[in-house]
Amino acid sequence: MEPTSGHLQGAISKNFLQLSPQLQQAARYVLENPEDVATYSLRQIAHRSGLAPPTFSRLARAVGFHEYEALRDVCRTELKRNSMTLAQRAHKLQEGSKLNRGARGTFAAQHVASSLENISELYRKLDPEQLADVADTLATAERVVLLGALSSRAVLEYLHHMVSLAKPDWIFVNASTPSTSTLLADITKGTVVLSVSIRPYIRHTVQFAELANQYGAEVISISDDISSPILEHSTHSFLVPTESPQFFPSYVAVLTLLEILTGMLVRRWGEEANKRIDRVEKTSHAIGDYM
Amino acid sequence: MEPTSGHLQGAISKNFLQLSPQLQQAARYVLENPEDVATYSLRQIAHRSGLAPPTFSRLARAVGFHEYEALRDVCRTELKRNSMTLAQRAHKLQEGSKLNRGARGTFAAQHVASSLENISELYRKLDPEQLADVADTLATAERVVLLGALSSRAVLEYLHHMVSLAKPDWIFVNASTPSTSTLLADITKGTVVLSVSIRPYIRHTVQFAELANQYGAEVISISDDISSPILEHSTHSFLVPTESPQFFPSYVAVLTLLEILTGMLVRRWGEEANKRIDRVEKTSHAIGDYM
DNA sequence: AAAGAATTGTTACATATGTTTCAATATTTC
DNA sequence: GAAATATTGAAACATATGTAACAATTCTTT
Repeated sequence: MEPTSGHLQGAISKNFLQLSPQLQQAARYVLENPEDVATYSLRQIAHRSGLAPPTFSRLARAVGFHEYEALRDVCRTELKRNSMTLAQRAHKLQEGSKLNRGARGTFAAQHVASSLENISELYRKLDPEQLADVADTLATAERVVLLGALSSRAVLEYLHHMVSLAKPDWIFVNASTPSTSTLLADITKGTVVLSVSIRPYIRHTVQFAELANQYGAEVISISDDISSPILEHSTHSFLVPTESPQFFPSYVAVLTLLEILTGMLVRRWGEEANKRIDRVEKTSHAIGDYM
Repeated sequence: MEPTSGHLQGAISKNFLQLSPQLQQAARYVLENPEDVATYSLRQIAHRSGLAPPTFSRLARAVGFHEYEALRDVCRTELKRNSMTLAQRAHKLQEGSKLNRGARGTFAAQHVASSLENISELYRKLDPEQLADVADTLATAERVVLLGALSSRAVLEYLHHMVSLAKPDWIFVNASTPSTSTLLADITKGTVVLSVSIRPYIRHTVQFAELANQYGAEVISISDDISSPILEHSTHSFLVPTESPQFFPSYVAVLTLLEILTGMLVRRWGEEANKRIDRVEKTSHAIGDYM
């Protein structure tokens, strides 16, 4: 017997054997598809399960609920609870830190908590299809331009360094580089712009994205809010949570996403990339850069 | 108008700025409460959000859906996907080794999982006393040198940028800078070296730390293992987990620690730092760098 | 300042929803 | 084997739901 899933499993399995055949079938369906029960109407559930609508009304009563809506509510909360498991850990940590000894350690704990939450939420909202699309696009692009300023520039340099182990010909653009206009001239349909734009939004970054988009380049942007001005010039976009107890936004989730992208790119490039990485590593060792 | 990609944020964020105020509010609510949208009826959503029912009908159309139900369907599938992947994650933790070639999205899930683990472990092993000591040291140092190469250099540049908002006179050292020897000559007892050295360990970084240490500077290092060669030349050190399913170590925990340090420094510098940050922000706004 | 357009809330309405009623069927009991 | 009872699905019902139509309002444009 499974101890989990609180009210649902308990309420139903307790009376299960006393239920009539049809009600048992309905009960099975509810237990096996709580997400559907939570999100679809009774009649649609009836349709999907091949049972008559009143059966579910009767089931709810039979297992002790006042009405079907009450049973549905249990499914709702269960669904929410499950999808919150990761974030919960973060919340617990934050609450725990408040009870801890005074001010010492609280600071770190809060930041750690919000970092965990940011990464969890990044993952929750991440669309695997879109991610795969973007990785494909980047992997096969004939030219990639990295676009970002200030802090964003630093994390893009991080990405650039790692990717350049596998693919040496990526281009990096500092937002305030004087050669920007030169670079823009070369931007065509084969170009892909990967940009990071986190509040405060830098005008130059957005303008570059706008122009690149007009010139037919694909613009993939990583930003922190739906109101970010770069989104309307983007062909793909990721919204990454940057919540932080400090005065500045936290980039940990951004970095996580970039690391994921890097991994996907290397996998897409396959053996050739791996060989190059090996060669770089061995050369560095031979030269004595590494210890 | 583009064909709705099936993804929530993609569909909404692209048109967000074109939406009217009320529709923006509705869009925010949908993005922030997709579980509720999936499980409750339109009218109840309207009630909870304090908006008029037709607003959500209109929102759906405005972002490219044929009807509200289509938008709701996207929320449903997103919700299902989340509870699914969490179950997968749980299974993976149990099975452990047979994770190759899983479903789509597994790649991101693994990296996210290891990132969460890394940050949690960073926090578990973090000694608040030592952290406070280091923050004190850095905050009162008459000169700070940032030391790191390759990827480590990039994350230090990130730190450098943020700290320089508050304190403009921090020095940044690229490990392969030709002026290294000049810099070394200036290193005295008042100097503090903050270094990041993650596998593969760069010889130059370690050598610089060794010399700096001999010259009487404090050396604070962030590294990933007790076998790291930089540790024996360090006065303080943090060991940060960098586990990752990719071919490279993950820097998310390193970044988290640096962000924590930044926050502590700014707090220690107090009002003066805050004022400078304000001034920088306002100037940038006035110049028109920001949007 | 006036006219026009866009936005927003209210009302109205056709449809979908959850439940009750009731007849038909299956099951039990004597 | 028949009467009594329980179970089941179809139809009926009152209510809730999503959206169109309209009116009131705000925002632009001239």
